[in-house]
Amino acid sequence: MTKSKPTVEHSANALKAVIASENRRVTSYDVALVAGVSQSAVSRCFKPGASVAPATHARVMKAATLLDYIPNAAARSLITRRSNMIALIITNQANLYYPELLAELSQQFNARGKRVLLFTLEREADADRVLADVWQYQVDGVIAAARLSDEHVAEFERRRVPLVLFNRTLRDSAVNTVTCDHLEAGRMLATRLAAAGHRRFGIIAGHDDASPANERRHGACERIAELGLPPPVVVPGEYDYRSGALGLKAIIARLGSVPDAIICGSDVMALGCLDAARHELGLDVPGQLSVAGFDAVEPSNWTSYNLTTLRQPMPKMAAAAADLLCARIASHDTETEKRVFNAQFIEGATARLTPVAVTPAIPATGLRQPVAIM
Amino acid sequence: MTKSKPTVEHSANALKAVIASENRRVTSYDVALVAGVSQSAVSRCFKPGASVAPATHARVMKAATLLDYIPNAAARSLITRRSNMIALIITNQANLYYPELLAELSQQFNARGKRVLLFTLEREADADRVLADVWQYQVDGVIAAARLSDEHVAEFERRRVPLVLFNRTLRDSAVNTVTCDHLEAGRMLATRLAAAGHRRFGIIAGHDDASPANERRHGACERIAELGLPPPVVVPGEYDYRSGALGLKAIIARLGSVPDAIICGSDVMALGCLDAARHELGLDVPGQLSVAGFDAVEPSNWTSYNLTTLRQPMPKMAAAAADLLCARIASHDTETEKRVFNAQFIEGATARLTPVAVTPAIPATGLRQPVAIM
DNA sequence: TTGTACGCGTTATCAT
DNA sequence: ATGATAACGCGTACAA
Repeated sequence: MTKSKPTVEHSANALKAVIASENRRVTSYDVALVAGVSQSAVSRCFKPGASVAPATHARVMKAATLLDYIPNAAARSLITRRSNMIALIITNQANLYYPELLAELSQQFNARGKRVLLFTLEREADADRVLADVWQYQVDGVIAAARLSDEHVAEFERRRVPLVLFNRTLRDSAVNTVTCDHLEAGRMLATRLAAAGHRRFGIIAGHDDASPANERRHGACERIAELGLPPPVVVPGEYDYRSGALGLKAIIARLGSVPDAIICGSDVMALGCLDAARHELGLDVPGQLSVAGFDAVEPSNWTSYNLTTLRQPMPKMAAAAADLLCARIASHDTETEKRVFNAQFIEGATARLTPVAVTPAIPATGLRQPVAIM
Repeated sequence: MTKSKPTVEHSANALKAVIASENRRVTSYDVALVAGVSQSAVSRCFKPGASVAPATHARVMKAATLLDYIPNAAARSLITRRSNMIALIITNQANLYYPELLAELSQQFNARGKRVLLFTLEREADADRVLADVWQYQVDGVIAAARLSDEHVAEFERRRVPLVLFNRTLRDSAVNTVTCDHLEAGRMLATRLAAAGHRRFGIIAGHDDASPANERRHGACERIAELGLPPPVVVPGEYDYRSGALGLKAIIARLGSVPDAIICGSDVMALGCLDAARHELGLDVPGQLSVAGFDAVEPSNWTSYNLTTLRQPMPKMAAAAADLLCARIASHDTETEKRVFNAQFIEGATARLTPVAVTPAIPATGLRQPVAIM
């Protein structure tokens, strides 16, 4: 007998056919029809913590499953004024050199029930273009790992969209930021290198004034000046591998000789500098020249390099950024907060970190282990 | 006199104050009020190609600017059934090792007027969890650079959401894919190495059967067998740097000696293998051992490595994926298409690619330039 | 606990 | 070219 009594399954299938023929979506109203309840009851079943009888809940869920019903986030956000989306604005630079940043942020937000709408900037100047899109999509908040102007920040305030800057600061603006203390990191590196007896420094910096690479440079220069050492030779870089080799040669040309140490604004430049020093110029690193970077990107830890560098606590910073943004979204207040993390020194083996022994008995090179002087 | 005649600016500011006090958003209705037109007129002004008188358009736009009005994408998508968002599902693996993929795809979609909703998978098994979110957000289509099951693909069909798999294939399923011919790439590499006289091969593969790394392995094994060479020693890898060193040692242990060449399923493993061979085992590469990888990641091109590898045409593949998905979205049809690209061989310097000369006059090592043998 | 009725902000249709 | 009106699919007072 195929003519059995009409079950929920039958009516659901019949309705599905109708819906398909009408070329429309399955709605909560359809589910209500199949479950024999009102549309609002269906709505409540999908709202965590709503009061609904267990039996009703079961019937509704069964109908929803049969119909492949999923609530429509667009309709929901229209009424709740919450899209549960955040925008992540990131430069291609940042994405290429810190791929784990994106992964961490994405994980952190997903864990907090927020989806990530991604905007990548080919150049920092593209911010205008993407911001217009950001407003359209009614995101609950924005993480910007890109340079924004004061005007941009002002627009966030006008539109009351919470903003957290990641590894970017803006002077004279009250804005949420999560950063690593790049200035201090630069100082720390200069201190360590100076303590080991380096006197003539070269620095390969960035070209963008507000970038971490340039804050590190400022820190290093500041400290070098404090210590009464000769001012370092500073050349700009583009953050890429090639800039390391070009920077090294430019520094040597300007100085007329090989400096004691080269501080690079990023690891990738440091690795380029290192390879050029060793394989193009035949220099012994760290015997004749110390090279240090920043970021502790993955290749810096590889056997061929083992770079002296400083690591940013990316996972913690990503978590902090997510926390901060979600807190601002939840509280609706306009308070701002700055969370600053410290970089961790990675010794590596491309910078000499102990003073060269002055007794002629010990050769200047081949200094494999720390020499106890005393 | 501060009591001047009421201008558009005045009424706009007054309305803005009201809106702020009511804590609601600026709507097209507000703009209509200020501009002295109907709400529909405002809507038309924001729709490209709609018929609206120039004067009206100007008045509306002025009012919109004064009020900081931006159309609400959620409300629009509700009625148009187009969210103009696509979901990008990507494993952390893929993101970490091919950061340019994300950047390329993001650029490509933004250029086509689509926003990218990002979902990263810690493990491939997390697909279930994120798909539920994907349906909620009514994305127009999905790019998946992750492993999906047949059931997952079936759900895309049921929900009529266009899907494009990126560098993943699914047997027995009609699904849009954009891939690189990894099998052929594996074969090509084996051919080149065999032509140079390599006989004993080791392969560091992947652990996931459907991954590019394993397709490459299949291709290489297939070709090695065709050439009548001894079957290669195959060990699994985790795609990371460490797997390269571990794989190398495992292969040597299994073989009882150093093979002629090691083919790695990915560059990062190849670089790990290379460093271990040179710095841990003191082997001459490519003198005693050839090492080759796949992908041409950035570090593989650095001076310290100069890895023999194969490059996927990522920008073209990303553009193809975007094209394919947008075409499926626009046409509404359920046709499927597979677009396959070819990898490009990068000679590098970690694999010997010419036969070793047999005449004793020419030393086996120090073979700097191709030797003309005739 | 459940149902009714309304509104979120837009686009689409239709008449003018 | 323009305006009135009806959806789109949902959450939420409020009443029952």
